[in-house]
Amino acid sequence: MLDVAERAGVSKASVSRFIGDDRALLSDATALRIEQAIDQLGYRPNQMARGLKRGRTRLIGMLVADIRNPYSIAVMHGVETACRKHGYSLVVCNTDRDDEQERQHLAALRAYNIEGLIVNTLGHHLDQLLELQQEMPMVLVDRKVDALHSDLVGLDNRVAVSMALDHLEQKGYRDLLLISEAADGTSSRLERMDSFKAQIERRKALRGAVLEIGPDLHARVQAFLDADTAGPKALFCANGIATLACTAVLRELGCALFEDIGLIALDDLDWYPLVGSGITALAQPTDAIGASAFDCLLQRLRGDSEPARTLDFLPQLIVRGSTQSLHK
Amino acid sequence: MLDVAERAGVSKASVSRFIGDDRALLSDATALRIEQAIDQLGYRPNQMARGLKRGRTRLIGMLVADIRNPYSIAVMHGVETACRKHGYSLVVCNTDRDDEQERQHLAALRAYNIEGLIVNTLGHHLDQLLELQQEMPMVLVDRKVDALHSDLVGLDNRVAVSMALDHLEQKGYRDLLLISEAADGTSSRLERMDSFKAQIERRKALRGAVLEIGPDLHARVQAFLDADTAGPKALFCANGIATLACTAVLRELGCALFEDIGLIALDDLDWYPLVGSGITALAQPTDAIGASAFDCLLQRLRGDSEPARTLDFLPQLIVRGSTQSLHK
DNA sequence: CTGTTAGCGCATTCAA
DNA sequence: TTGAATGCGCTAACAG
Repeated sequence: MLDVAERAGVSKASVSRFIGDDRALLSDATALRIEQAIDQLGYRPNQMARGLKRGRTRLIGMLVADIRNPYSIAVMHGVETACRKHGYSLVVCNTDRDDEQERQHLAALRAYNIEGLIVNTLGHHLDQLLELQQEMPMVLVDRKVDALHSDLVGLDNRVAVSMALDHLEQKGYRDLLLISEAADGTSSRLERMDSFKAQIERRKALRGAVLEIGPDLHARVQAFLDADTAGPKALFCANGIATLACTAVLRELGCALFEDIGLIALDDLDWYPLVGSGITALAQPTDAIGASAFDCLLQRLRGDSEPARTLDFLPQLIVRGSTQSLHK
Repeated sequence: MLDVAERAGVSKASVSRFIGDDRALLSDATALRIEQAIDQLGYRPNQMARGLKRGRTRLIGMLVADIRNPYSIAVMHGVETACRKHGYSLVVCNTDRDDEQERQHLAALRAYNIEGLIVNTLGHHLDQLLELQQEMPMVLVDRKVDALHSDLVGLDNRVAVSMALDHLEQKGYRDLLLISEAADGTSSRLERMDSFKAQIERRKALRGAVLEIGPDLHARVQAFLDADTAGPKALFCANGIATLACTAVLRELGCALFEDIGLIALDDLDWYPLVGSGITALAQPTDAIGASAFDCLLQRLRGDSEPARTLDFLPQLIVRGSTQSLHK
């Protein structure tokens, strides 16, 4: 910086003003000289030092529960795009579903003076999160954390379940099994399970049960298939992991995919068209969700202090073969 | 920090020593008092300030060409795990295969004073990369950049191709088609294509051609299937994207997966067992590759200045139905 | 073993 | 409109 100042024949302060948004305070002549000096020297301001001084690091943190879940990646991609567009950089921390790692990462993010935090984990370590919430805006993605009164952006799970049931019912399926990952407190999983149960209650044409993935998945699905019931059967997989596990089990059980049984999945993965006759899916608008999460943060950073908002997005139904077998 | 020092009745310097690795220089008594003060005040050292002073930010950067490629994610996971183990944090930058974004990200990474860089892109913007290479250690993953004389960690593509051809030949396939993404300069793609051509030359039992993915993929694959040849046909997909595209095309063409044609894939994705009779794959040890990339960086950071190394890992063959149809 | 001093690179008063 | 001085939170000499 000193080099630039000397070469431009000005003081460090002027260079600083040029770098920042105070360019209005500079005469055109000096601004030009500074610009040239910067170009010639290839000078880049040190963000660490800027952050240290101003408290603005232009860094956003994102805490992700499982980076190998395609949903997380997709959302992260949306967030990252939005960040770059506004001059922010994103620090992603993957907890691998491990509480201790969540703790470590939270500490690290604070140490690096991030300006805002996007959270997509279970939010154990409430104490740390609450402290962080005092210091910076925070937005929850997909998973609500009750004690955290932050903005929340995710899927309208009630509507999603409703769309799935409408579709299955219309296609002639009558006996349903919702497959979810273990209800470990993840709000979106709970909402999907609860909505499912509630709506099954109200829809007289349908029967339904809920099953969590576990070592007995194979046996339980087999039992479902063997059970004698009045109507055609279908699985409703609550996310990508569940879909992968169920499809594997169905293959092991020797099912013809998908003539013996219907299947609808929440989230749409790129390989769904390739399995059996293709897997019908409810796609989440992950890019929009990610971008929206960043926007929330940005508004808060700009001083918005409205009460916490909840942004619920709607899924899009993509019909493939796995819900068409009864119409052949 | 001053608060901590006062509460412990010592100077900031002692607190600093406690924070750093100089704990040996402190008496047990003061160390204890400092520790207590830190606990009571919930003090966290500011990494920005530490970085500013020491030049050690404990930050590693990673430039990824395509975050939606499962291979990249898997390697990134390995890197991140290794980072955390050694107290480093990882800043991931996704270029989305876009050169302009590569430029921006490179500038940002430098501004944040990262200590080392892991590169998994095409490495256009050589000038920037060369400058960065002067300032910090760098390691290339999967893709070589000729002008960059850095450590390189990736797959032994020659051996991988050889393993694939051995397997296909042994299973009775004779007419092969290698499908790759466009040869845009990505070294691993080129190596796979070149090895394939070279080895096909030498293996008299086999015939083979190379095809790059493009709008005409459908037609070209159809032509391959229709062509009259002496022996059973198989596709060799050079990565996950190619596998996805090819499988989709085969379905459109009405092939029975995989009785009409064999298939072997480089990289192993979680859905491969579910498609048709299952896709035979050569799995890359992505965790090891990621961890190894970080280790290279760490050694360089610790002063190792040996000439650049190349670490070639070996894939693991996972046999599924897509190469078994001839043995039914 | 511990405290004092002097910056790291920059943004912001306050004068000029 | 610009420059000089001060300090962000911390580490590294150097004394003691």
